[in-house]
Amino acid sequence: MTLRLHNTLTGTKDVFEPLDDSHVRMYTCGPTVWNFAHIGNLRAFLFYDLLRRHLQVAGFRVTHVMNITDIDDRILDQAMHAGTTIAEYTKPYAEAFLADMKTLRAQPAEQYPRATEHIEEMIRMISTLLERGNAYVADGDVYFRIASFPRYGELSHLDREGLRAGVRVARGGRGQKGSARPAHGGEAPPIRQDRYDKESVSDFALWKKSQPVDEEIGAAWDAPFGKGRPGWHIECSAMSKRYLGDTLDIHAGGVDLMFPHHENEIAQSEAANHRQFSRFWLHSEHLADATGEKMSKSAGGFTTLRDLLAAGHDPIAIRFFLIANAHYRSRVRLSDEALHAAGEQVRRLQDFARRLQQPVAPKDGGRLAERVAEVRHAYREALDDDLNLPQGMGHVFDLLREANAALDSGGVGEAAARELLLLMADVDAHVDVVTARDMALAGEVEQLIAQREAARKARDFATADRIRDELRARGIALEDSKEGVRWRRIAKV
RNA sequence: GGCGACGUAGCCAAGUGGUAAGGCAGAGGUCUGCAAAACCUCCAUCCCCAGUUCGAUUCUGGGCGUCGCCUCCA
Repeated sequence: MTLRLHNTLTGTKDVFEPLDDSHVRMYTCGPTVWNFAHIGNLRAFLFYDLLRRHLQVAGFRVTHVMNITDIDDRILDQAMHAGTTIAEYTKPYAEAFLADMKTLRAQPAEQYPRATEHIEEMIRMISTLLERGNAYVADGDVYFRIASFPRYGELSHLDREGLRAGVRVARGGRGQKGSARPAHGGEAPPIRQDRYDKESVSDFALWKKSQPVDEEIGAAWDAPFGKGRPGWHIECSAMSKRYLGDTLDIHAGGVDLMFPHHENEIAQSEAANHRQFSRFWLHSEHLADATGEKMSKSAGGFTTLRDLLAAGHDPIAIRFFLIANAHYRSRVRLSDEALHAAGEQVRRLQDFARRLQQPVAPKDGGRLAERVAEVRHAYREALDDDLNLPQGMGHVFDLLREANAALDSGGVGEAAARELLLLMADVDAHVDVVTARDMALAGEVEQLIAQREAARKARDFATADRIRDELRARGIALEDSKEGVRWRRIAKV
């Protein structure tokens, strides 16, 4: 089977092979911890999770590095405002990010390097760029000289002439976005402007000269070119080199990072290392809010994982929605209805897996085992085709219906059951929601079920229904079936 | 203004040059003490117009609409 991934660099789905036979080096852009991650951020992070999981399924060993940006203009402004250091200010948000990832069952990356812990590496790279003439100092700041890197713009296919025109042109007819109010953390901080004493307006900062306050909040470092702090882009170039070497197999991020962030990373890294920076570039699409517009941390209201959990959504359903509802390269809109649908799909998967635990029929009826093998193959092919999990799940649910029907009529024997369990394991290797639930049976629940069964046998349905209602009020639903009583957790009414 | 993406049933969504997966919601039914679950049945001609083709939702052109990027952004 051949894995194909959509490579922004070429604009096509390319066959993926790592540089080393079986080892994939992957760098993904992580959060800037100036606030809680919102669901749109988390969509991108779960896309990375899906990617790394499928690379593993495809037989590769994966070294995955995801940065945590703990220095940035917004962080500086917020820390200053709060009268604390950037380290103190970012700590809870960095912790919240890791906690959110755990809640959403993302496999941890091998490394989560923080920008402030890799200043030395950044200084070294900036020094190299200065030596080579790819960077210059202007009034204590250091800028990358885009004119020294002719390939600039190749990733995002932006016209250099257009860029040189410089200023962002007002978009016709669209409303002002900046007026919306953030749902968390008060007003979005004002953005510091780069000073424009650079050779070209599109040159970007590698290093920014300290201002007096920067030292007070722990955001100033000594460097050969003057005391200051790193620009935004250099951290990824420096940290990916430190942990993964000069050439990455995969670099991923949200589409909004394509330009300028990734373009700038390429310029820095390739100018400094004289090697291709990343062989594959993968970009995930945005999550839109209820109005259909991109959810954005600084532009307007946004929804955090905490908000959704507080509203009663199951983290497992949220995970499933974010990775399986739509393909990673298509826009998706957050809605209660879609979240509920995802929850129902998860429930179906879990219920089905549960049924498989029960004793099977003496022998298979029909050609179910064959069908399951077909579906396993189709599922794998969908994932190999640029991680098309939504399509893969379509095949799976199709089969679920057939298999449930076979189960109803006692037509699932050992061979089919074994194959079905393999399929569920295939699926769970990506979605990781099937066996995710808390399987621990409270003894008390079991006892109540036994009492109810006794009452039912005695045809005392009033008592039986009372017990069932009590459990339901506690968030446990009972289902009577031929194989006995099943129970599952549901949302409390 | 430049570059780009998208527009598939009430909602979400996959997809193909040969008459459209899957999920949610809804309707009817089987099963059941009742209920739930499961299963069965029903529910779209793919934004509009023109063209290419034996045949287009899928290709080309135009239009309308929505959205993204153009140095805060996953």
